Amino acid sequence: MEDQDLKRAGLKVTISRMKILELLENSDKRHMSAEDIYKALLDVGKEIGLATIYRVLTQFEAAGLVIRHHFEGGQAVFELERGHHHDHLICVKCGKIVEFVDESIEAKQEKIAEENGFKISDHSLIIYGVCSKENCQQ
Amino acid sequence: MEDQDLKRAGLKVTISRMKILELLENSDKRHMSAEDIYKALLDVGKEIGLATIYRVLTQFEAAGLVIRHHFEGGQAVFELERGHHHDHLICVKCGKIVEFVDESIEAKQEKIAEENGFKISDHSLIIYGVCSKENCQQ
DNA sequence: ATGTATGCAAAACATTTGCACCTGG
DNA sequence: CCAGGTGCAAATGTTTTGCATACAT
Repeated sequence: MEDQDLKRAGLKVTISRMKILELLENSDKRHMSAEDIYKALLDVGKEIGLATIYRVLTQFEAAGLVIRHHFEGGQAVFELERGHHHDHLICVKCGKIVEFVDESIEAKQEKIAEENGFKISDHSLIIYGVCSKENCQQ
Repeated sequence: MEDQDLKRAGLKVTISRMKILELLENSDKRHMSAEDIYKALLDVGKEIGLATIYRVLTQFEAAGLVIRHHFEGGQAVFELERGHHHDHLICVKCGKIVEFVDESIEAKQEKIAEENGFKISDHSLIIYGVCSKENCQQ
């Protein structure tokens, strides 16, 4: 299955790419930094160089397999492209990330861009806050 | 006037801080990176070390005098806090930045956060696109 | 005077790249 | 076999820090 995605993207099916793609598909953390991935693979006994991870992620991004986000905190995080655009709600205390979609906001953005003569190529809406104690794992 | 802002923020009134604050207030570019500021000051014959600029901007941010944005492109950009929250529309071709406010989006965000048990501390909405040729200065 | 600011150079990060070696098809 | 992938170390670009010196009050 994963190898099909890779071939379709014009990428050779290598161990590194398979492992990284698998991890992104199966990890319960849907948003991972290059280093998160590096460590997670180490834990599973697969050491893949950080440089390779960055290279692979960059290729995946170009191929539309993953999305790169620049949340606060220096490191970029990557998430699997599942075909459903969504925005993010991030807990600044525990790091919890909730995905959401709101059609009225999407529509409004389109309208605002149009009013200003812009043709939207992309957008990023991130709401930072503190989640309710019950769920806040820290 | 500027020195009042500095004093109020508990910061000593120094040449560097005054010059940086003045620049942010008078520059037609409302969003500047540390390096933009460094160069702009050089042009006016004021050489202030980059390290100092970063330190000053960080203090200004802590004092609520400026806002730090992490737009795409590696460098953080800073803009003067003018008391009016707004979001950004950025041209990926020429870098033009348009500020906008939309109450319905603001309200919707509040609602979404609430529905998910989050207390909003901040949010960032950036729309990337291409502006109309007439205005696109590149 | 004295606590703070600044400049400089070095450190710290995240990310990218050059190059020799390895591997998938 | 051979184009393309990988590891490692070194380079990059941005931001931060340590320390000796300079400055504001």
